[in-house]
Amino acid sequence: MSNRDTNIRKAIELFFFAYRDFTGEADTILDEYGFGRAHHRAIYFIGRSPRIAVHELLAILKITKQSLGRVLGQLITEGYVRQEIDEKDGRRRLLTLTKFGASLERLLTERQSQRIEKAYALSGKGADRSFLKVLEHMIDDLGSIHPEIRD
Amino acid sequence: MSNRDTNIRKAIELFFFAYRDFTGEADTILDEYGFGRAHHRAIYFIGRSPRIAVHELLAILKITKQSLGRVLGQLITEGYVRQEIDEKDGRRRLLTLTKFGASLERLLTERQSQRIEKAYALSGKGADRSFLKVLEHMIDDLGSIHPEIRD
DNA sequence: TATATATGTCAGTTATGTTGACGTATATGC
DNA sequence: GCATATACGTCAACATAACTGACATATATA
Repeated sequence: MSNRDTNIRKAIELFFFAYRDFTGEADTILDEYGFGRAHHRAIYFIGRSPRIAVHELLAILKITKQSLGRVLGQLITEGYVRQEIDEKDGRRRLLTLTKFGASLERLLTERQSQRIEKAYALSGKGADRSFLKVLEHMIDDLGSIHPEIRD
Repeated sequence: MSNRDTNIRKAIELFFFAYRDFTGEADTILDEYGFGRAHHRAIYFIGRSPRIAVHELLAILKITKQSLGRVLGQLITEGYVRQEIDEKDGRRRLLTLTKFGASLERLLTERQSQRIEKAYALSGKGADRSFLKVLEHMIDDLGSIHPEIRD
């Protein structure tokens, strides 16, 4: 196998293992709450953009409303997410984390943040910027992602 | 929100979107074969390590033998993977890709390789090394991963 | 010979996604 | 104001890929 192949294979594999460990830690915590990764995604993006509309969340997650409906229903019923009607557009339901939701979100995000910061610290100067750049260029349509992420 | 938080959140999100797009392209191809991401993982790691034993594959994938059994069964029945008994240890079944399996593996890996190389090319000098370094430091137990990956 | 290891299989469950159909409320364009 | 589009919700059926638990068999090793 060529050197190029070996090197790219290393990237493919590290990407797989890193993503697994990155999500695995959160998965363990979520388990104690009876939630899964789908709940995490919802909590995360609602936390990032309070008063986000359901259709906006669907566009980010790229899943069907039926799939989201199930997890959102649980999160609302169990008091982690609050829903309100948009005053400007009565069709929209705006989603916000409750106190409990925000607390869980912080717990999960804090762990993942620490993992990233640890990796940055061990990877030398400028590695953080390079890491983000490579990830950005691996994404098909960066423009379609919520504004805040586009620098 | 602090600058640190915003920056780390960007990493969390880009990691999520990049991984989704990275796997999504392969998922589409696999669909045409009636396979899923689980089949891809098996094909990939068998392709990387021909004559790998089932228990070694299980250790890499960290799934149960029942889960692997299903996808492996399909791959063998449909002629993508070949199984042989280890001469040195008759309990072991060694797994190798057939001609068809190797062809599918190349198709999938080639797409992912191109995505990574494109991202490298757009990310400036040294970004590739930094990218790998950060990923490595995000992994819990790098040592447990198959030897070849440890440089 | 006893025990550990490697593999396979059967059965039932869970999480997360899908499609398709249908209903309702609200907004918008002509 | 009426037709159409958008936003949301819900019911039902289904698919994939993971899980646990139980049990069986063959082979290796102490």
